[in-house]
Amino acid sequence: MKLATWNVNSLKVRLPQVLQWLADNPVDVLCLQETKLTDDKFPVAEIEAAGYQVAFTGQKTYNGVAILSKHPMSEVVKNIPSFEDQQQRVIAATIGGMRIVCAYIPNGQSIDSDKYQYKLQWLNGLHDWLVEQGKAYDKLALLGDYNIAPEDRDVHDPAGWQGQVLVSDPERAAFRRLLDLGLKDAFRLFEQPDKMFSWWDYRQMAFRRNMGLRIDHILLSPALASRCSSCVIDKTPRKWEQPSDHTPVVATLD
DNA sequence: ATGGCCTCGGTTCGAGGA
Repeated sequence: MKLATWNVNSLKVRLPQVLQWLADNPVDVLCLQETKLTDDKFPVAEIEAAGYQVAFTGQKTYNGVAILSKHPMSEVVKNIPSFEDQQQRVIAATIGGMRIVCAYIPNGQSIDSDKYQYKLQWLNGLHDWLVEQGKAYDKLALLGDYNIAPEDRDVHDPAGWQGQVLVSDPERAAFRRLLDLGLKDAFRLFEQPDKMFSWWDYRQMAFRRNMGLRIDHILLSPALASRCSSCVIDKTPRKWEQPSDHTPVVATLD
């Protein structure tokens, strides 16, 4: 069983790459963020033709999330039920007994921004909801773009980024609160090479210089973490023409 | 040099992303 997450930065632009990546990597579940499509524009037929069922919730221009699955999905929930939010950032589904939560956590823009306060409130709402989800579902996976680099080793230049949005202490504390629920960062269950990132700025030839951050994560409840045999970042699509600035993360469960 | 690039909406520039 393979679970993956990928912020595609516009599914309209990236649909051919998503289909190509799935052809090369036929994962069981793929969570997408930043689809940037209203639901009437979602490419259901193309995804179903590739052998995937799909659940999605989107809006114009910004945000938007989807779960693609080779297996039947049930109990689909859009947004965090207990957190009022106009932005389409969460979709959840039950697949093969696993509760899959796909999240596009707010960016925050800068620490003096209203968007930063929204990000922290949003993370609090997510936490409180996951407490309940964890009670209801033993096998819980939270996949997505967290917009948080959990530790300095997840940052290409920790000194240069210190205190900024994506690495600030309150954001990292919010991430640790998710771990305190018992969730495990799948990537860190294993020995990994240094300087492994999931996002690189489009500017400054950042990808070529590996000036990136690890901000896309797969968190697993203990019942799933114990079955996890690998977690890898697949840099391949970041090398393609007209790439997303993020690249997929894939966890394998035995 | 406090930008650089990409996407979108909607018009040729501004907002947002990270």
